[in-house]
Amino acid sequence: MRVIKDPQTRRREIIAAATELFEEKGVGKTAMSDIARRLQIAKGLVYYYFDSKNALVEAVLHQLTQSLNQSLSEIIAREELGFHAKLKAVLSLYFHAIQSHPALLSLAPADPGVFALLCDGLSTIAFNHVQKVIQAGLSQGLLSIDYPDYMLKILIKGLGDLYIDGVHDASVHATLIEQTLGLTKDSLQS
Amino acid sequence: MRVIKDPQTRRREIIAAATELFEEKGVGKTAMSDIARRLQIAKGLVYYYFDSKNALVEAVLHQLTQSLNQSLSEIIAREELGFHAKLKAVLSLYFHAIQSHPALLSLAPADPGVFALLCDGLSTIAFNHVQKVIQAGLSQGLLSIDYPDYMLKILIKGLGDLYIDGVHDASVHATLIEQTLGLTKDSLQS
Amino acid sequence: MRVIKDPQTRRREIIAAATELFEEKGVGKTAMSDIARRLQIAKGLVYYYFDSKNALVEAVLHQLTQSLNQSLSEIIAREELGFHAKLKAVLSLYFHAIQSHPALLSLAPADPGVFALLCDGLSTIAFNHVQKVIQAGLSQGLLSIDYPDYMLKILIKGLGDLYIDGVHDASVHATLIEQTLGLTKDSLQS
Amino acid sequence: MRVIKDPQTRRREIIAAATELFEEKGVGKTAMSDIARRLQIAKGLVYYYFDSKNALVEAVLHQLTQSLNQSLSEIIAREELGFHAKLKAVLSLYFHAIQSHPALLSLAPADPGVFALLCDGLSTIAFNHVQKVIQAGLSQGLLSIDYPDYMLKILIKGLGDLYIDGVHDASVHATLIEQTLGLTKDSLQS
DNA sequence: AATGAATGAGAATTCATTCAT
DNA sequence: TATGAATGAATTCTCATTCAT
Repeated sequence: MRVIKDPQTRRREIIAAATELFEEKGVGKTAMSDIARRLQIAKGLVYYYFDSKNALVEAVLHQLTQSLNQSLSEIIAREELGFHAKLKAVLSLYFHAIQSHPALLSLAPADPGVFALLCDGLSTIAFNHVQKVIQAGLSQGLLSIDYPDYMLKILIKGLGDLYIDGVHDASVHATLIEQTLGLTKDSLQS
Repeated sequence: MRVIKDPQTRRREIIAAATELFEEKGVGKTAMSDIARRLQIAKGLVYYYFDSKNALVEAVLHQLTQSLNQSLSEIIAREELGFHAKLKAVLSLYFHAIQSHPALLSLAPADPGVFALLCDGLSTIAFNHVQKVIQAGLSQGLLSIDYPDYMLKILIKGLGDLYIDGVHDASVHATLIEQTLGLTKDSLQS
Repeated sequence: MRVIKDPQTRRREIIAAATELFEEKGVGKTAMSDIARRLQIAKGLVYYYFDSKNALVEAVLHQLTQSLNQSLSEIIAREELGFHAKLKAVLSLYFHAIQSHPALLSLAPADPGVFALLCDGLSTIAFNHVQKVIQAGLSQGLLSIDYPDYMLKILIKGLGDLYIDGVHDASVHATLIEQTLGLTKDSLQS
Repeated sequence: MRVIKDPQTRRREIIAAATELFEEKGVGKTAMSDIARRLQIAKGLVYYYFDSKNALVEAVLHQLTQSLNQSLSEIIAREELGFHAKLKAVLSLYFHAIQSHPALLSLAPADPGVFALLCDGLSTIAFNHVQKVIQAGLSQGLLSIDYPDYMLKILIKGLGDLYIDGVHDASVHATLIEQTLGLTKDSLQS
């Protein structure tokens, strides 16, 4: 019964199982023993890798945000993409990330500070990356709005929620983004 | 030690104390005994008024949403207000409501269904009321956007979050609303 | 809402409601408030008539046993009935009493001593009365068994349980009684 | 303070302690914490082995009935024993089992279904085994009664109660059994 | 005689965490 | 690195009982 694995692998497995369960039942309703049971390991082993439940929650959130961060950075770095292409790529990745973990967005952990981590995690990361794209667009005169940063924040939060609500039509999306950021009509339609 | 109060009053007191504590520590971390202790009453009395913790949570959420609903209805009913005035009044009330209970918005109860109550409560209520105003505006040709309902949802969620983040400048707000809904520039500036 | 009744009547009502509920859910699972609710009276009123739940349980049991006692006494007193007729009448009344309150027989109260009251109540009462009949029968040479008292006890408990199990055929019953008490075959067949 | 034991052992210990306490105070009056206290273990450990109080009650009853079942099967299997010997052995074992746990017979658990387990456990088990013996006796013409199954049930329940009441004289017993099952006089006297 | 709000002790159950192996 | 038995504090909920009105 005793299976010994590479510590790194085991750690990742635990984070993955925890993520699943947190999404299925919420952080509060997920017991450490649930996580152990799903992995067929002893409860004690979870504590070997994570000092406390809270530490595990944080690891889960950190991993979620960092994986988005990484993907976005990669897109930003692709020099062959123009303003509109980058904007679309970055936003769509963000929405996809949100959509993959809707439960985490609606089920907050016991510890208030931890929920902030996810919000300030996902959307701040998205904001930071999109902001770079936007600034490029501004300098090229492609946007004509006041308070572009605020509008961007509105867009990220608001459109994210629409996404979760089931509005997935890419063309509708494009229109909404164009209108919010004051882009030329149809400039995002592919 | 035994203080007897009018049931209505007592009920309200319990809801009020629960609301406070839920905001302070989150629903999950608030024990029924915490509520009793704050009111200096016996734990059993809380159960005398509410069958379960969940029932109490629901009562709290119901009271929050209904109080917003009421206020918004009153504004909508005021015939002396024009499109722009109503729009500003309704949105500002909604933002104010959100801001009063930020903790409740970020700390979901154990039962996922209950969280829906709050979301579908506050923002759906806001949406419904603002929608009426918007439709009036549309028929007067005051808005020029595609998918006004979606844009409205984006606005409500997104601007709400900005509010919580500390952006309270009314003039900035007005501009953001104008841009999102495609209103004439400065039409909301008072 | 406040209905004032004759104390005697009220007392009986409470005992009756308690009996019903004890049979439906068992003594342990029946709360004082259940009894009050069924009668549409305040919980306090139940305590006005009975000092404690235990006192009420005892009153219920006492009433059940005394009502059987009374009925049996009446039969015993009827001089026009012969040995066989009395035996049949007395036993059938006892079985009927048992059958009316099966739940009480299988659901014991919280207080151990109280259950004894019912057993020692119903079956002892039955035993005492039937014993008189038996003794008359013995002196007339109608029974031919050793340890008639023991056989009677066996009969009362054992046949009672058969009754509860659903064996109600009077003729089968008669045969079983004849065999147990060593009566002439068919002497109880009517 | 932390004593680690073989799970099997611990499980048995808990069942044993529970059985004792159930007999001493009744199932309803025995709290899970009482059981833990008697064993000097944490309450949680009882729940580690049994999902709920009900599960523990069932385990206790199951263990009681199964232990009787086993003993009776062993007797039935002994081919060297004749009809009378088997009958005596089986019944006496049953009476002994009843007598060992009188409290359990008079104190039913909260869940009515569980009480059935004990009744339908002990006496049905006894019935089933004795029935086999009886059938053998019938085919050898050793019994001369109508409805032997019913008479057997009466005997099992009724004589069981006499036992509990303190009638332990084996010779009296034998006579009562002879009379109830219509055996030849003194055929059971050893 | 009647009400029902209020009490408080205790019950079952859950779970994060520890630790001997 | 891994196990899982053991702990104990916290939590929800129940209910017999009291008492001011």
